[in-house]
Amino acid sequence: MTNKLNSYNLTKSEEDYLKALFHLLIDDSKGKVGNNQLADYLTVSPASTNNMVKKLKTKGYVVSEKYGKLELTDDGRSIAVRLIRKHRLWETFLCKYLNFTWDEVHDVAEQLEHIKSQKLINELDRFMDFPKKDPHGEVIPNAEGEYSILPKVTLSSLEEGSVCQLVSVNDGSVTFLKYVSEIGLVLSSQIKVIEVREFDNSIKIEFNNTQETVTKKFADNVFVKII
Amino acid sequence: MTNKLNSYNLTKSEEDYLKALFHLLIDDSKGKVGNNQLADYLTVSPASTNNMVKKLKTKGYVVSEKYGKLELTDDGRSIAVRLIRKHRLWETFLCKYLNFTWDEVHDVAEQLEHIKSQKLINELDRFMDFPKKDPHGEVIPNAEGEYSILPKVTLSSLEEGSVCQLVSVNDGSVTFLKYVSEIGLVLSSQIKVIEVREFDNSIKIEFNNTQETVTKKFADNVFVKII
DNA sequence: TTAATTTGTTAGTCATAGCTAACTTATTTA
DNA sequence: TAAATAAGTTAGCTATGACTAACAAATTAA
Repeated sequence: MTNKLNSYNLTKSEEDYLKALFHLLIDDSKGKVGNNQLADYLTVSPASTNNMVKKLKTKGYVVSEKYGKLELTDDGRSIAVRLIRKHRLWETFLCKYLNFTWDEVHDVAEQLEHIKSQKLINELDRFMDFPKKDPHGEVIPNAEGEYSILPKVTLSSLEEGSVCQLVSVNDGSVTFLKYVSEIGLVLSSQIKVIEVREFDNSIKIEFNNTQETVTKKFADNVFVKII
Repeated sequence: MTNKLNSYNLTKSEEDYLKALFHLLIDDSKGKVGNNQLADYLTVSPASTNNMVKKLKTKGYVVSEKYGKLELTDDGRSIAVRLIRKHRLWETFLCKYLNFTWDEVHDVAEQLEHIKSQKLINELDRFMDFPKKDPHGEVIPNAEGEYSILPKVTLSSLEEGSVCQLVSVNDGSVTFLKYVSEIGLVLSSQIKVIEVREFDNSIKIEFNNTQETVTKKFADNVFVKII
């Protein structure tokens, strides 16, 4: 690991690309993350992505062969994890101290994660007494950049009759998060899968003594622990 | 006042120029703030400033005649005051909750003031119980953008024998702020002017039962209240 | 295995916001 | 008041990071 990490001279855009690539590499564990996929994730043209990837390669954060899959170097990964740490700590702060709701935090945290100050983020961490998880249930990487990636079980993968506990939710979409709160689900909610309908993969679930039918798309974004 | 203020579509640079111009218009109450003066303040070329001023004029935030002095419109002033409010609230937060020192806060607050979220700043204000002054003793504008500009008395303007209390310090220079802390001055420190040396305008002051000689340049940046 | 489609790349354009160099207008001051 | 200096402006350049359009390579399907 070089000392590039301390100099912190990346632009907001460069940081965004590295973080996006990191998320894609984790989620799509199928092996390959390509240029257009990254472009899509960032809602940016493939040409822009191609340019930026080229730049990040010369800077030593990304590795790829021409027409090949994209990968992160240790440095690149380290920067991404630090960004995720910042993002999740800010989200935690906004929810716990500034009355933000689940669905409001993301956009603001997206801005705050680019603030450059080691002291700021470590003091914020200390101020909140070193929280382990963010408001969406995601693990917060520590100051050393250690990031335990827990294997994720989606609600959609369960069989009829399973009982589980809500561990975390995908924080990518505001409308999704609003929906989750509206029907009354919170972290640690106990959920029972009543019925899986083969026709459209929708699922009838029960929690808080109420029943609700959700789509597969919804259940794909809800992560649970079987109990 | 238009509703431009709520749309908040200014770039970081545009915001920086408006804030800088606002500060210059207050400090240099001699009447005229010019293009080069603004360039100097922002350590940017006069050409860049000229471009930006042109842009801010078409956007309705700045008024000036060709080769004439620069002025802010109500909208321009309002944006500047909101930035100052954000800057000072963040500084207060950093000092009171995150163990930042006087001289460390400025750079980070300079970044944080550009975060776009009305809720964020108003909740931060509430969280800190609506502080009236920032760590350097400067007044924090309220949510309505009301900003009481107190007339400033510099330590350098006092006569021999005067006794005063430190009200605020100029927060523009890190080295200056470090110097102030190092010799032991804090807000509310009681200071007596022992001697004003005509030769180089240096001043011998007494506080906390110690004596210290400071330059005029130093005393120009220390604001006091005569008691 | 050829054709169609998807994916990746390149070239050239645009806006923002900086710069230098050259020039014009204003203001001093000799 | 004329020359010197300061202040303001313009033209033209640079880098970043978007974009579209055109093209090349790789993959999939017929």
